[in-house]
Order: sequence, then C-alpha cells, then structure tokens
Amino acid sequence: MNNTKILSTETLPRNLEELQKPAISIQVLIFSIKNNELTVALIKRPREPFLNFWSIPGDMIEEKDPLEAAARSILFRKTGIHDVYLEQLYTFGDVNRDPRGRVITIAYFALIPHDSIDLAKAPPTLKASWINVDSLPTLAFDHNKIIRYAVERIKAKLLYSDIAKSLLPEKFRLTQLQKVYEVILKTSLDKRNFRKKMLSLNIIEPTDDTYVGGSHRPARLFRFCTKEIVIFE
Amino acid sequence: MNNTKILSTETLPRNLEELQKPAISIQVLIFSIKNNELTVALIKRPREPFLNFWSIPGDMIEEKDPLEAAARSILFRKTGIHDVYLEQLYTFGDVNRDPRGRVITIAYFALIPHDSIDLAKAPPTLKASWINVDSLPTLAFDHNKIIRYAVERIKAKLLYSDIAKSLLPEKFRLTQLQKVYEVILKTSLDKRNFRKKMLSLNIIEPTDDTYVGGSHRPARLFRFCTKEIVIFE
DNA sequence: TGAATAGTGTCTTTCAGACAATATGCC
DNA sequence: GGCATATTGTCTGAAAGACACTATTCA
Repeated sequence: MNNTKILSTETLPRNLEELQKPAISIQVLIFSIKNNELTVALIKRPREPFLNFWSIPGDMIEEKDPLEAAARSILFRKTGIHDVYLEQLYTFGDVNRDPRGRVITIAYFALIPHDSIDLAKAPPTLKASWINVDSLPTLAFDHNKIIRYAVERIKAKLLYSDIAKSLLPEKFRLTQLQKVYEVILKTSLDKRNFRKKMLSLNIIEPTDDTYVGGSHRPARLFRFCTKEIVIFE
Repeated sequence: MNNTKILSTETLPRNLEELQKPAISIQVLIFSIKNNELTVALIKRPREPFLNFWSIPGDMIEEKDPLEAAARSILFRKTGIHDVYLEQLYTFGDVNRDPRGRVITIAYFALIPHDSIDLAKAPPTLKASWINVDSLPTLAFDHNKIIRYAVERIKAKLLYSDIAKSLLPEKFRLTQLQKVYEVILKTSLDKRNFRKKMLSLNIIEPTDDTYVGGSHRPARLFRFCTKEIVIFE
C-alpha cells in the first residue's frame, strides 16, 4: 500500500465552510418487551428510497442540532414519553448505505418499560409498530445490521449493568425481572438461583406492595435501588 | 415540555444538498505501552485554535471519505504501520466543542505493540509524542474527555476480550502479558494465579522459542491462538 | 380442594485468591 | 556459586449451578 493518497490536515481547507460535508442522520432504536418478546419500534417509510419498507425512526440533522436532543425528540414523537434510557450505539458510515448520497448515521437506542407506552396516544406523525427482533423482515438501508448490533449490545450490558431496570415498570415482580433476562438472552434460568443472585447484588429492594394476579398467591413487588451500583468491581 | 419545536422527517428538505450540514472529523487515539506505562500518541497543534496544545491526531473528512479508511490513513501517517487493532470509540458532538463552528468527531482508537512502531521512521508530517495517559496536560478541544473515555473502554475490554494481544509483539513472555494487565488496570497481580488463569482460557499457546534476557533463566515465549475465542460465555 | 404462581434451602462443583519454594541460565 | 528471573501447586473461601418442595390465594 502506498502513501500517495492520504488525507492531510495540512491540505484541507482552513474554513469549515469550504468542506464538502457528508449528511448526518440520527436514528433511534426503541426497544421494549411485549408479550415476552424483545421488540423494536419501526415505521413504514412514506417515500423513496425504500418506500414502504420498515425502518428505524430517524431524521437528518442540520448544523446546529445537538445529537442527543435530536434523538430524544425522535423518541418523543414516536412514543409520547420522555425520560427513558438512551445510549449512543454506534456511527454507521458505509459510503453506499444510502442511495441518495453519503449519509452517516449516528444510532442511539432507547429502552422503554412495556407499560409506559401507548402508541395510540403518541403523536400520530408516523405510527410505529413493535416488531420482534427475531423475526424482522428486510428493512430499509442497513437497518437490519444496526438492529443486530444493538441487540448484541443489550445482551452484553444485561450481564454487567442494571439496564433491565429500564425495561420494567418502577415496581415489578421477580418473575418479571427474570423474564427480561430470559427473553433477551434466549435462555431459561433457574428461579431459585436467579433470585438468590439478584438479591445478593443489592440492586433491588422489596416494596410494601404486592401484585394480585389471579387465583394464586400474590407476588411481592420489588424496585431497583436508587443508589448507583457497580455489579462487578 | 411541549412538542412544538421538534425535528420532523416530513419537514426537512427532500434533497441532501439543501441541508446545512455539520462538519465531521475523524480522530484516532493511538495507544501503546511504553516503559510500563499506557501512553497515547499526541501531536502539537500547528495553528489556532489551541495553537501548540497537545491534541489527538485527526482530520476533517469530506463527503466521500470512508470512515475507517480515513482513520487508518491517519494512523499510518503517525506511526508508519498498517494492520493494527482499530475500533470505533464514540461520536462526540457537543455543540460548542470547537470554537470554529459545529464539528462532530467520530473517534477511533488503535492499539499498537510497543516494538512495532518507530516514530523516527514514520512520515514526519507532524511528529507525534507518546504521553502517559495518567499525566496528560490540558489538551485541545474536549480531547481530555475523549481519552478518558477510551481508557475506560480499554480497561473494560481487557477483562472480557483478548485485546491485550494487540499491545504485544507476536511472541511474548507471560510476564510481559501480565504487565499489560497491571499497567492498564493499575493493579498488581499474583504471578501464579495470573498464569493459571491465562493458560486455562486456552487463548495463548507456548512456542518453541525462548527469550534470553540476561543473567537468569530464559523465558518461554507464548503467542495468542489464532482461532477466535470467547473468554466468557 | 384444585389450580396457579410465589417463595424458599442444600449440596456439589468451580473458580478466585492467598501464599513460597525450586529451576535455570548467565556471569 | 551468586544473581536474576522463570516456573510451578496447594489450600481456602466464595460463588455458580443443579435440584424439589411448601405457601398462598382464588375460584
């Protein structure tokens, strides 16, 4: 490999205005657990390219738009809620990922408690649908790849952080918490070992409330402790 | 919070050309272990803003530049080497992080074996210096924050991946490997436990070579196994 | 009292961590 | 033989994982 065609700070224009800039979009993957499945909120594209393909909600941004605020704005439009877990995922920049021209996408993902969202109440800009991440159709652009990447991130963080918190209501049963792990990790866990482990981490605490769910013993409700924790030191 | 000023796909220009786009830069954090310290390659800024401040090597990119290739180009210019570990770190986009205007930085980090680099042989575009990550001066822009973020990523990945491989020559002594962990994690490890653990992971294998380093018993040289591994399932 | 889910304890195995003596090559 | 680093094994405590029965409420 030779060294003839390399970028060089010294040869670029001094003024930002002289640059030929790529377009930037923000895309927000909104995950929630519905019916014991990990699902992502997708919308049907209303125009070309990829007309009528399912896609991740997002927007182009302009020069002055802050990144995370743009992501939260998209999130609010699609779900009608604020104050949920939001994390930058990755920046996807393949040169030909958008047929209209060069578009670099900064992807974020959000985690939403299954009960906090009411798509019917969300502003109906473009209604999103919850689609199981394991049965995705072919999506617009490289959005299948982006979702796969996000799911791997979520799986990994489940093991060393308390992000499960963000997928549950404030008060929850231990079986609900266990289900979050089982659904995302695609495994089944022993109930006794799971409870022993969770309680030993000191990240959840019992509340005084119980949940009456039918013809059986009511369940104690727990919540995550408010203090910051580190699961593994 | 009201919903009046939100971005909307529907109201943005249909053509990418009509957008007011932010500028994009690629910055590459180049890490290596020198003299039992984790160091990062920094350059002195040759002009305003932050004239003569130390900074992370990087460049603005233009519309058609692929991201990772731009990062590798920067890396080659600063070190004269190819084929090293390179990973996208994070995209930093605070609105006021560059006094010249809006600049979004896509940061990458590279890990370099300490012996593979010869800054004297690197193209002297702008010579980089290796600076201990624990004794950084005030850097240009938000570069202190970017380096702190990268160091945390490296610390975390050391525990569940084989990135130590990328900081060592192909063949190495177990004491060298241990030193990588000790320097980055800022801890001291028991030699017997460390060796037991590393060998049990089946990610390294002994070679037939030894290293003669003075008036003492020569050390066996090891190498990382070529097959892909998962340290923790 | 039967159905349905909640809640609980023991044993075994594995792994992390503390700890020190011998081996080998060079001078 | 002295020096410097390389190499090796045991014990203990903690945590993970396998495993099954009792408790409570409602219909």
